[in-house]
Amino acid sequence: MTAGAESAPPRKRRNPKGEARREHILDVARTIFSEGGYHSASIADIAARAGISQAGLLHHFPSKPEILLAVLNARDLEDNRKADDQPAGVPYLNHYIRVLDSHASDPALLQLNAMISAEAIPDSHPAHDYMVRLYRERLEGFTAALEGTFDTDAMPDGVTTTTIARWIMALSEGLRLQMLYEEEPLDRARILTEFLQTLSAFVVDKGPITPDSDA
Amino acid sequence: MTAGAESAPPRKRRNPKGEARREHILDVARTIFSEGGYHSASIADIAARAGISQAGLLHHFPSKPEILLAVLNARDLEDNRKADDQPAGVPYLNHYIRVLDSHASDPALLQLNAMISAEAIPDSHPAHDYMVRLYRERLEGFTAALEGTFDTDAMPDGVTTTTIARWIMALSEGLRLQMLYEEEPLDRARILTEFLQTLSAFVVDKGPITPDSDA
DNA sequence: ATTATCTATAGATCTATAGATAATGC
DNA sequence: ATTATCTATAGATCTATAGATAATGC
Repeated sequence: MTAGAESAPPRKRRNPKGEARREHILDVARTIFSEGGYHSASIADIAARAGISQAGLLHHFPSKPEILLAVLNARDLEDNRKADDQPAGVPYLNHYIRVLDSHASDPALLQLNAMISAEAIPDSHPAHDYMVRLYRERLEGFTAALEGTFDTDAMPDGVTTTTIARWIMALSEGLRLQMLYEEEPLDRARILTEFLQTLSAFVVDKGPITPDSDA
Repeated sequence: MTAGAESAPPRKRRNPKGEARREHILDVARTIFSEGGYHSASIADIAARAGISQAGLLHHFPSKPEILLAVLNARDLEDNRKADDQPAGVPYLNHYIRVLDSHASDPALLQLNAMISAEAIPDSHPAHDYMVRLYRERLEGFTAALEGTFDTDAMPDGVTTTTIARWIMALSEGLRLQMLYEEEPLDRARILTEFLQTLSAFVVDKGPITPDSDA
């Protein structure tokens, strides 16, 4: 479930001061990657905005790819702190929508995720393997959590729980792009909720899809 | 409807030889942008693979942003050649699905569209305005074409034709990312069709959603 | 006269390393 | 002894321009 986290290297012993600096660099790097993606970011820029020399930065992260991977793994940790011991079925969906909604207040995170998702498509991108794993695990996680929740026999031929998982994942990412290209705020969580409610005729256990419940 | 096409500059007179070279450069540029996006592409690389010097290339397109915009506008022309005089309602959906399906055989186009969609989110990206217009016009076009096709009164509160248009657009783009991150081919058109068929209970005119019909 | 093309190059970045100095931790 | 940090810099790219030469079109 935790894409990339298992590859965390054996931590070196670190200074409290260095540790704090490291965290700060990651913060700044995340902001800069979110502003223009990986390729258009420069180590010099990250260093300058973090208030350290370029060589100083490279002492903490030996190369530019390492910086990106550290940013992604940090994000991962955050996400998984929230995502542990989730329920399945409709409560899972409600939980998911709430998480999506909470991201609306963090445009930098939205933009980072959107940009890296596309930028990492080529094999050569440093986050490529990370993203491949993330997509696979997310799809598997969704499918497992929703297995048996929808009456797929009553749905059009060919539809499986995996199909529904794909719909939800695709909608989330597609609506994110729409949000980011529009001036007025777009309530992505609401639009996704409306979609899921439209499917409620096919929900087996008939729990209501309303993210405000079972919190 | 034709994002960017109205800004086509008054064409200079051109040599047949130059014209052919220009087209060839655009072809190569499209390939290279599709491989790694705009930022990681270099003029030198495009020139080399097009068999021309860098300065020779810059005679045809005065700067890197101009190259990208020319690639996008060329793509636009292609798309609109197909997209003219489309029907509305369910036939429109069937037509749309067929177009989507036809793209499956052109991975470079898929990857170009996916990468530029995300890369152009920041205001500073040369294709930003182009993409903003494209998203707006696409949403308006979809909404107009589908107005009255779905019985939104029978759907969850808040759902409008625009909501449905957003679902379809988002699904298309989200599924494209899934395709590009997976090894085995993913039939995006089929998954989208299954989604639309699931909504068929709400279709007013009851035309069947099957892309193979009314071709 | 305009278009197409080239070589050469200026000037800006960008990644990463070398090598030195200061501070910290056992 | 290790960690944190700096200045200086090598070496690679990258965009775009200057200025010249050849070919094409009225």
